[in-house]
Amino acid sequence: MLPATYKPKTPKAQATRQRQLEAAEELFARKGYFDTSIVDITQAANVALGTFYVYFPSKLAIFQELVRHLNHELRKHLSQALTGLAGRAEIERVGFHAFFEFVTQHRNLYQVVSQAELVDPELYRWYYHSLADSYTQGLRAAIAAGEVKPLDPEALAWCLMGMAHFIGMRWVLWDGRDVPGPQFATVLEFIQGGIFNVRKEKQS
Amino acid sequence: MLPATYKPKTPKAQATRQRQLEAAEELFARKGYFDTSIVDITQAANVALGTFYVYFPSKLAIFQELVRHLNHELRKHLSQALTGLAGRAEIERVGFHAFFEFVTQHRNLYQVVSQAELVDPELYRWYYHSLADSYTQGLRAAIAAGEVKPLDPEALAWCLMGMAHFIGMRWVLWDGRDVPGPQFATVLEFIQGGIFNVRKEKQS
DNA sequence: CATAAAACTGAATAGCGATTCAGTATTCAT
DNA sequence: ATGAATACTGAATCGCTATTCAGTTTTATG
Repeated sequence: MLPATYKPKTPKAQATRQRQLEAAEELFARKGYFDTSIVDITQAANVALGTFYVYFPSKLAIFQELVRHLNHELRKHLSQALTGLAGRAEIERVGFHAFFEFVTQHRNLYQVVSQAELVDPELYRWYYHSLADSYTQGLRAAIAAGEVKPLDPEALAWCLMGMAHFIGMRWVLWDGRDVPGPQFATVLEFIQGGIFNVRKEKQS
Repeated sequence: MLPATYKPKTPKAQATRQRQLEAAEELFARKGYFDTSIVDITQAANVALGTFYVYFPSKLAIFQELVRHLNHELRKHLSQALTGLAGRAEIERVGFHAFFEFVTQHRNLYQVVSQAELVDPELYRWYYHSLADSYTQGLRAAIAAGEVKPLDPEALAWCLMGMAHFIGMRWVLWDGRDVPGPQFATVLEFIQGGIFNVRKEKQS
């Protein structure tokens, strides 16, 4: 196994570990991975330098844990938002909304993930491939059901992830607000016309 | 003005400067900005350490020059590919093709740009905003002409850039090949249905 | 050639920062 | 209490690297 990050055996230790994760998340987001030192992290977490290595084998390890954690949280958030939904159109609409909501609520973590492209490229690829795989499966089923046009589901998944990422980056991360109504509506219209088969009219 | 990068006064000096730019491009792409030292760059360019500072005021400066250069080259490549084209649909089709072609031919440079997100966030934003502005203008005109649905042109521009980036990343950068035919066709179909107004049938 | 401008050199500076480790403090079970 | 387990400490190590600078070499010109 990897020199796995250690498992605290006490609530107190658990809290100490958690404080360092939170400090790292905030610092990595604000100053970037390479401009954040272990000392920065331990000071922000109110522990001594050496304590860091009680819980994490390396600077890279705490970074990786944050990325894996975000991946897990995002999947959870999305699957919770989507349970019980029927049509693929509804899934896309609610899914995009849930995604932007998630980015808004986890701005810091989301900024940490983007840094993986440079900090740990393999982890970055894993992050997106893992999301793309789920997405592709859902789309493939929707194509089989005749809801979605018979296009390549994997390419569609990456298109949709790219849209979501860029829109979230532009408005949520950079402008620091929710995706404004007109822009969000535009995204949905784009998707609606772009991937779905034409069905019974419902125009107003 | 910025401590602008110096202007060589001799063909020989020009070549020395160029060699360092090329070495930096290759090293940044392969090992990343932070794992590449000035010594690495000068050795790869066959010059002494001190020579670096004859031409560039800092490590960040050579990085920024590469990013600005790529931005310029990409715009040139696209505008050349698009001159003379009439319909917006054709522009998108040819534009996406030209973009993927460009990424294929400038893999290294393109990977350098992504690193700007962490190395120089402001430059990263400038890079995409500058592209988005042009894109938005073109779409706005196409909307005014009734070619494109009356959606928010800026949101459309960022959606399209996101798609292009993610498809290029997934197939060209990561798989190291051209975007395969079916995936490329899927992207075009997505765009076709998603942003264009319906016109005369032409189904096979 | 002579000599000044332009290129180039690489040792020295200066400082940072990830990781280690030998030890101290705290907690808990008995 | 007390000894063992757990948690915590921070000075010291070790290596690395951006940048400077006092000079040497090359080139261009007349």
